[in-house]
Amino acid sequence: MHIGEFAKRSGISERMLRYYESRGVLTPRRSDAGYRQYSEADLQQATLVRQLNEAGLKLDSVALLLPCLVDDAPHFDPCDRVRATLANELSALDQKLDALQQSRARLARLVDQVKNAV
Amino acid sequence: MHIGEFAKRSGISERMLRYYESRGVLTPRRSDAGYRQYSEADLQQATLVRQLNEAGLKLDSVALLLPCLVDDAPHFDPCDRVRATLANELSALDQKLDALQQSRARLARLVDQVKNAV
DNA sequence: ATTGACCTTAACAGCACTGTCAGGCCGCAG
DNA sequence: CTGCGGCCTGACAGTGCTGTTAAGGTCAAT
Repeated sequence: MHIGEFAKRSGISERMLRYYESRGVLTPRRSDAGYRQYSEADLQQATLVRQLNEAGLKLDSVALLLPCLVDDAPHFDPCDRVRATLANELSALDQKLDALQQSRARLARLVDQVKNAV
Repeated sequence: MHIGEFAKRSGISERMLRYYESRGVLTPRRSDAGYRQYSEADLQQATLVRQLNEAGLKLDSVALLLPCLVDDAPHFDPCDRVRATLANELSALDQKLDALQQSRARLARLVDQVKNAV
């Protein structure tokens, strides 16, 4: 499918799809005329990319991890190469998770206070 | 204390402290000469701001919430005013938390695979 | 062949954040 | 009073992401 339909189905703007491609995290085939041709597999990958990105991973990191995540039987050559990166991302993720949970708790408590005060 | 010492003690760069001030999330007193004079209370507040910000809240949102978080006995007038904002931030936070946890699990699983493959 | 919807790239623009640097003021030590 | 270190503001830079717009090619249908 072309980018317009794909954007609707994935919920990702055309702008961001092109950006994803420029960052090497989603590279659809091209028609003879140069039109991007997205597949069903691209749909899953796009969603995965979006989720990882929204979770705080930069697209560069996503690009590194992607080869390890797409295959059902992962090949570890590239994974091994980026293991350090991976570990860093993971601990950064944990840290962010902690901060996020603390903030969440704080805000939730605040919401409760507001509600009870009414 | 002046900004240099405060930066060291808080672990926040002078640049970011000035930025915080420009965004209205940390407003130290000024000496006659215009020097920023940070207090111990500012230290707590700066840490709070940093935590909330690192957790994904924009400084605008932090600025809105701050009046509700600083006092021991919160006054609800401003809180009431920003309750909708608060709720939105909270659900956004939950969403982010979910994404983050999913990513974390995915990455952790990946790390395990890599480790076991060696 | 023309039209209109859809696609292409390239560029400008903006936000949020962060570093750095320049030009200048302040304040204390010598 | 001179110097030096610290502070001030303002501006430029750069990254990551995102929207918008301009100029132009493609395609299906009329």
